Amino acid sequence: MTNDRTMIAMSGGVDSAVAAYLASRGRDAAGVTMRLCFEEGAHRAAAERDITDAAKTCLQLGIPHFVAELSEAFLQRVVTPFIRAYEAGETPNPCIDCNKEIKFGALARFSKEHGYAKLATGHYARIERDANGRYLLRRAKDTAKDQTYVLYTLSQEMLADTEFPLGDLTKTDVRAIAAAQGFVSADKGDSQDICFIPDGDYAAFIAAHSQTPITRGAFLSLDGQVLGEHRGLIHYTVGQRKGLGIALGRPAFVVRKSATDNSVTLGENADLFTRRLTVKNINLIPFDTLHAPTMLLAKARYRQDAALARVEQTGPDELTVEFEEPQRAVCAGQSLVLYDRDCDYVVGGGKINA
RNA sequence: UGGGAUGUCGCCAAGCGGUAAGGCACCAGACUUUGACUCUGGUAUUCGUAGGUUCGAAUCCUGCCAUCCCAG
Repeated sequence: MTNDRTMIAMSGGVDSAVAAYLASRGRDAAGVTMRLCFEEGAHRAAAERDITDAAKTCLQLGIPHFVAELSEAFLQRVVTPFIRAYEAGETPNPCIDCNKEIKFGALARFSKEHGYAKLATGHYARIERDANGRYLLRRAKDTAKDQTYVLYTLSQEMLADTEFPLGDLTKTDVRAIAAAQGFVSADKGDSQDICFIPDGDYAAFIAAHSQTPITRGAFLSLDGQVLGEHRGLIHYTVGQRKGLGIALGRPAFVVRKSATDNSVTLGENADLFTRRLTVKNINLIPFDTLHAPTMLLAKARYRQDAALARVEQTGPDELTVEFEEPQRAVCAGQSLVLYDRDCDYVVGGGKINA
């Protein structure tokens, strides 16, 4: 049943257009764009425009274009958990869930159902196989654009049927190809912010979709003094400084959030450092189990240099990580991603526990 | 009502006769397929108020207003 037919996930942006161009050359390929509109509004118009852009590019490439209606799945597997996590006082990363559940889950299944065994995307990352046939996830050649952090959840089965045509290209290369091919998306800016919250106001989005009302609460000092009133837990994340609206004479940072008493504890930058943490929902890539404590490089957030840490598997679905140097503002809900000592291959990762 | 103290940007706060520091907050950019952090830039023609002295005052003098504290 293995075949070489490939479906390319196209967002309507420049990266996936180039990925489609590269992956479709000399092969039986098709483009596919997900429709993730779970509600009406300005969002829908922009989404339809992106679908149209992707369709135009496919027309230009001479390949069919599909639209995968995944709105319901997206709402259930990504958006709702995102809201729930915030309500629980965590800081989720919806892109991680989306990749696992939607792009490499529901969309990959859509692709197979239509007879395309493989799914290609415009991610900056590389897939390789080791001597045992195990699939490995390797950082992109363009390390500045590397996206392996948001791909650590991919299973062996997912990696086996995935291609990343941009893995060996730089963003500059990609833009040059797009311009040379005259893709409609050639001069589109890089995507940013949460895709389902176009205006970037995630707090307003949560407030509008939450089952429970967003209530004001107390800003506390580390020793329990009430410093002021906060606008609701969802507006803050650990490490945050801006938008607190409170003047203490020196920079104040969110040190802790508690859904239990709806409080936000403030402190100084120095109060934000953590050395040890545990993660759940783990996925390991070069092997199924980490048999012995190992020194690896770890990132507790997307935009952060990987830091040396001792990693030990302390349960079927738990890793305990102890950094050599304490890390700033580690927050529950974000993902910890592990890399080998050369920071070249992804070893795995998991979600940070509270 | 006596006595004392203080009134400078949203908050804190320099200044003490020579033409408004700084910090926090806030705003705008940069960075960024999460939330943050970070970086860069911006923000008081005006110093409670009304007069006076002076070439010149937020800085000196006077009245008034406001707030706080101690008495009652």
